[in-house]
Amino acid sequence: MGAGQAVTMMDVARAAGVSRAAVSKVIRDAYGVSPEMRARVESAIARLGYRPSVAARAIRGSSFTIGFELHEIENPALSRILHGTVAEIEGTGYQLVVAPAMAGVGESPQAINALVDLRVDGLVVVAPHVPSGLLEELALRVPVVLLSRHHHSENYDTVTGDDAAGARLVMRHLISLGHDRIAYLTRGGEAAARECTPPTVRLEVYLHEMKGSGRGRHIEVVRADSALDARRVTSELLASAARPTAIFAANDDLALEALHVVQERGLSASDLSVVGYDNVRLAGHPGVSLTTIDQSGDELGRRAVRLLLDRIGGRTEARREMTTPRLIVRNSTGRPRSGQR
Amino acid sequence: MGAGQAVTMMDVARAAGVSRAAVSKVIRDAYGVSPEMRARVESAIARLGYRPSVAARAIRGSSFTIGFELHEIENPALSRILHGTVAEIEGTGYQLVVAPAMAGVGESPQAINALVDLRVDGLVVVAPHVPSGLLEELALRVPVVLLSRHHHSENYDTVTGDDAAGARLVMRHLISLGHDRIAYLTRGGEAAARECTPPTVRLEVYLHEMKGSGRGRHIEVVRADSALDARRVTSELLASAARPTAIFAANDDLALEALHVVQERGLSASDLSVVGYDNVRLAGHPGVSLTTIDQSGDELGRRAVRLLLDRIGGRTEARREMTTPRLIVRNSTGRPRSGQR
DNA sequence: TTGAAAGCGCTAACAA
DNA sequence: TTGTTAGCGCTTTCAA
Repeated sequence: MGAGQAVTMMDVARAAGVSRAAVSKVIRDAYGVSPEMRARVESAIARLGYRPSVAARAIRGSSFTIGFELHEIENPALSRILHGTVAEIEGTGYQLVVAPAMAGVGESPQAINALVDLRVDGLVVVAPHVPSGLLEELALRVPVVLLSRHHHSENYDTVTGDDAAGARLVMRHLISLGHDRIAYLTRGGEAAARECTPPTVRLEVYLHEMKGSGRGRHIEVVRADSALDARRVTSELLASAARPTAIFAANDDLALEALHVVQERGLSASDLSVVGYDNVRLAGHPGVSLTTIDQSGDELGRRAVRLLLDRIGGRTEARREMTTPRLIVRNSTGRPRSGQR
Repeated sequence: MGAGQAVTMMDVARAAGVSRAAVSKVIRDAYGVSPEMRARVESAIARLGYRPSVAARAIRGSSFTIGFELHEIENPALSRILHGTVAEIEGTGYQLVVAPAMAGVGESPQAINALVDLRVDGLVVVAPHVPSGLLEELALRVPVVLLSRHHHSENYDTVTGDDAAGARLVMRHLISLGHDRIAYLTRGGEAAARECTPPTVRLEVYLHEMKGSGRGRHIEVVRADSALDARRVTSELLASAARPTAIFAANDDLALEALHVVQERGLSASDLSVVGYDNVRLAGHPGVSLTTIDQSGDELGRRAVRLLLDRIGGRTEARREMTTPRLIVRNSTGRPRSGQR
């Protein structure tokens, strides 16, 4: 307090007339403290406004800190997951710390390392493209739960949405409306291809459902690197000979850009239906009204925390969990104009 | 590595055949290391994959860590500030750690304390309602920069948007369009009243401009506690006898809810014009098209970092900075129907 | 039940 | 330029 001097465990011990070890035991709720001693120590702690140094604790024992790797700061789907994480961690005695990184490949490892350097007691990883090797090695040192990748490992836990089921909901919705020429819009690059990321799983279901329903020749997969690029690609799609009547976007961000083009040109869902994925908050705004899948982002975060605390508590066998997706039908989808099929 | 055993400075020293102090000097870029020794040490560091423990460093010297207090995880205006912060910190050798808290009064201090417990070297505070006393005391221990409050202190720096100028832009825009009955929509509670928060400053300008332009009798200030509440309040406004023709919302989140009602009822900007504040990404979507003020949230974050690093570097006199707001006119505002004035 | 004492991984005086 | 050494605030055996 006051002049920038932090009050230390030693100060508390002196004020309470006990040893530092006693104070340590009290703050850790450890075995072997008499009620009187506990009372004396706790009153001294309160009186002096003592706060244990996380740094000093981390060096020997636990930091009572859970790390969250955040690679896309302005992605509302991730914000929602983070929200659930914070909510679930509330009151557990652990503190969440988030390490943000600039978007871009190769940045997530940096954020993850930053958290490891802090000696967090557990780690929530949301980045889809962290090298598996890094993850495995990481999981040997600290409990890890991976969101947003359908990967199983002996060493860490996994919780994801059921992307296959969700994508099937989307496809069947569009098909039931009468759409034949359905395009799939996803992020650029093919780095993700082998990694069982959600966009990849959704893509596979798209392909499977298109073929399985006799629409194989209408398959069209387009990729965009940025918001601007997504709009450009959508425009091209609208100008193409085999102009699609519907777009299944890998996520709401992309879907919103596609919808941007539709609305900008005064088109309607009959001209081009758009479906997204994640149910970000603005999808429900009447000016947007985007049909999408809700996979309970906050529930993903909550489960991640539960799994992590479980592991910190001693579990060793790996677990794998999924949330159930729900289709939210809004105005961005509708029947194609007749004859348009 | 491997079996969960971290490689320590001692390991590096042994591998390089030098003392721990030498390793310490190398990683801190401290004075007095020969090129050969530096090379030997650096190669050993690379070979062993050594990473210094932030915890151990923090206990003696610096943690090379900047803390960011985030009280509203899903607030896109704050995400934008955070984005700027991360961008500016990139490459400085410091790492940003974010402590999120559940929304709600009294939660920001918890996040701030968590960061102090981590022994961060500097602290970015964005919460508008942190008690001034806490802030002053905090600033004695660690460099602090406060965003989003027009408060000056000897002990910490401040960077904000120029809310008075921004609010004036809004009011003059609405007045020039011909609006007389302009309401001000802001967050619930009056706790903020004395704290010079942005919504309060904007409110004062609203009042001043209304009175100054002879519209004093049309002053109407309404408050909402939640998104749902904002819609309810807007509906009430539309049903009231002195129904306003325009709403100036304290931020885009509130403005979007007001717009929600307008669009839901099939009304237009001539029936009820809406202006927000912050220029969140979705304000530019054609389905929303919200007139708003851009105060360069990322620039706020960037400046905060610069001020903080400055202070860490030794500056002691307090500084105060502002960004310049720009009015972005979109479709949510227009002239009121004639006779409606 | 309590406390003394030996570290944890690192930094920073200071000596060599 | 280098290494020795004494801590930093805390945890954790191990005796008392």
